Amino acid sequence: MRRVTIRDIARMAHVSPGAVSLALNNKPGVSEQTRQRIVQVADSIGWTPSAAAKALSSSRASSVGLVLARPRASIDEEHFYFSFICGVEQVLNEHKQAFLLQMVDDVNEEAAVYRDWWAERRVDAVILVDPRLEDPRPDVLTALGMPFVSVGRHFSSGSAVVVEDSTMSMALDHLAAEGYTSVAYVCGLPSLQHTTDRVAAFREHALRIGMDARISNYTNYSEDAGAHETGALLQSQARPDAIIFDNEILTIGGVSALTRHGLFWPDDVAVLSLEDSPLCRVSSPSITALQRDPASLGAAAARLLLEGGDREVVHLPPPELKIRASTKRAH
Amino acid sequence: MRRVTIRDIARMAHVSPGAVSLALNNKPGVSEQTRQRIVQVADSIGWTPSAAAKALSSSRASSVGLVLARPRASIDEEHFYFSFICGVEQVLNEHKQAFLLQMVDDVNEEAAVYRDWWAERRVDAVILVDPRLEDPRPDVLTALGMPFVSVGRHFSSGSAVVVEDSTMSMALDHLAAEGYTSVAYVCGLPSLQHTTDRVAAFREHALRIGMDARISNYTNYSEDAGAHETGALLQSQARPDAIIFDNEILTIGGVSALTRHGLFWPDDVAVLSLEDSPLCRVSSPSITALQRDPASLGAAAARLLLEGGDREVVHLPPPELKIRASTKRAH
DNA sequence: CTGTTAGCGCGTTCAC
DNA sequence: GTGAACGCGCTAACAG
Repeated sequence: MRRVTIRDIARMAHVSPGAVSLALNNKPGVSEQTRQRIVQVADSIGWTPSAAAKALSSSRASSVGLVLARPRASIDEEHFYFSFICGVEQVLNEHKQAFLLQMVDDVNEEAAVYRDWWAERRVDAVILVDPRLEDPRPDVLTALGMPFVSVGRHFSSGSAVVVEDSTMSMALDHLAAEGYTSVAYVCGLPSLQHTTDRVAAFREHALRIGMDARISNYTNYSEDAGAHETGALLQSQARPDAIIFDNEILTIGGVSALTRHGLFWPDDVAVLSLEDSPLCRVSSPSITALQRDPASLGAAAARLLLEGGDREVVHLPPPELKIRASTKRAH
Repeated sequence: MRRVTIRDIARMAHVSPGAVSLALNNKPGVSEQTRQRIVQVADSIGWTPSAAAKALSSSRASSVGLVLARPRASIDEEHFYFSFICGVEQVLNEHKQAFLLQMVDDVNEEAAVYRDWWAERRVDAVILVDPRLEDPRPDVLTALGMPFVSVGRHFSSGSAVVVEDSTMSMALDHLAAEGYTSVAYVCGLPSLQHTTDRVAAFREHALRIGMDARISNYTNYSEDAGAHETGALLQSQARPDAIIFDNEILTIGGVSALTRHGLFWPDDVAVLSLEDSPLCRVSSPSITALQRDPASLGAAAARLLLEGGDREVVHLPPPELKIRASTKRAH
């Protein structure tokens, strides 16, 4: 059975195809009466415009893309992405935009996907996540003329959603207030902007408030790496009395290392996760964690993309530190 | 700057647009020499076909869709979906198919999305998840003529990926072997096929092996529901000595209820989760769980969709029961 | 103001 | 190998 087209409607309503187009898009050029009749007919046969034809004639795909550039196994573990996607998707729905998702191994492939998407006119814009230190992507997008919103950093082009990041000072202040004096930070990938930002903030603020500070080797966010770095910290001459983990998986690796070493939190070592999760809540003792809201972040990015200006920056309030048992030592 | 089209290439290679199309698609009708020249030119200017035009002329969108029909907050919590998506996406990538994702509140909206997608020619096929008892979706898809693969159940139309589900017997046999005699099952939504399947399997097998069996009220998979149902079980006259939870979130609610009641696992009550997670692994005592592989499931579904036949059924091996401390009582 | 006609966008295909 | 028409909706130019 053939597709129902504008021509069919035109025939049924005894007008020309052009008139149907005008009527259905609420554009002037047809009388109210005719418009009604046309809309009536269109509804009765359940007509919906072909996205392909629309995209072709209007050069708009009515869809937004997101590319995640990380090894798949590690993407899978990052629940952050999924929440983020849920937020993005919700706003796109409201605007009747489709959502394209693709996963690739690194930023170069990511840039290649952008090129393809743009050449194929598959998307109208993209959301850029995981800003990098030397980030090739904004330039690629700018060269293509492809609109984008970046998340976590404002590049010299495009719009951006950034979060006030007082994370590190909040965490360190809290630990200091609880009487901890020597803190270590198990961090993530050095290629990611947010890692170097946090490492710098960690160093600086610890120095400012007079805490002993140590930073682990960079990790790839795997559980093994978390366990390994934690083990190294525990065996060092001056063992820290508090450890901050960059995300949920590192925290998991870390606490299992603690358990293996026969250490307990918060009494032997305080544990603080920079990403909250059910695990942090129900672990016993429960684990103090930074409660970000990835879905809101995604929603804000999508909203900025669809409703915002050209080079606009949206600031989101800082996340909340959920203080739990793991950082409350009996004084 | 204008898009580069086939006409441009034709002009540059001194042939007609039709010849370019034939050449670039490796179809007969042009000499090898000409083909080479055309491909050469196309590469040199970095030409990529417009997906819109291709979709319009070929009636193929080169993309596959997935709709998740659940309240967003609850989707967000189900890590299963994200892993599943990772698997799907990987296979789609290999086949150069785009991936469209949409989330809606219920199956009716889901059916509406299918209608729209099909009318708009946005996707060539979809993957159907969460089979329901009275499921309107297969009929809708069949009426539309939209190809699909369903996951978890083979409907009277479409292809399907199903998993050998010996889950319940495995779980119950294990508990019985460990000496537990009275087991309860905290289950999910009654509208989902897999809930009723599991409930039936639970009842049957418990009867067969002579275990006391009890089933909770249906839950919506929320943590609160898990805690509430667990509380109810614990306060009943004949307290079960083992509880099976349908997924990760229910397990979390359940163990927090246990803790609140001052009960310990496995000594007071055995705990078994039908979905594995980092939490199950690092919880102490660790929790016995069914280790499914959502990514493989997604990959299998995508593969069947793209490479499989018309009404084909693929069977996947049963998941593994990871036996941990939570079901090993000191005898 | 109401409506029609022609032609575009871009790749594909079929008759010649 | 070519030219022309097609798929489907949009829109500029035009006629009543």
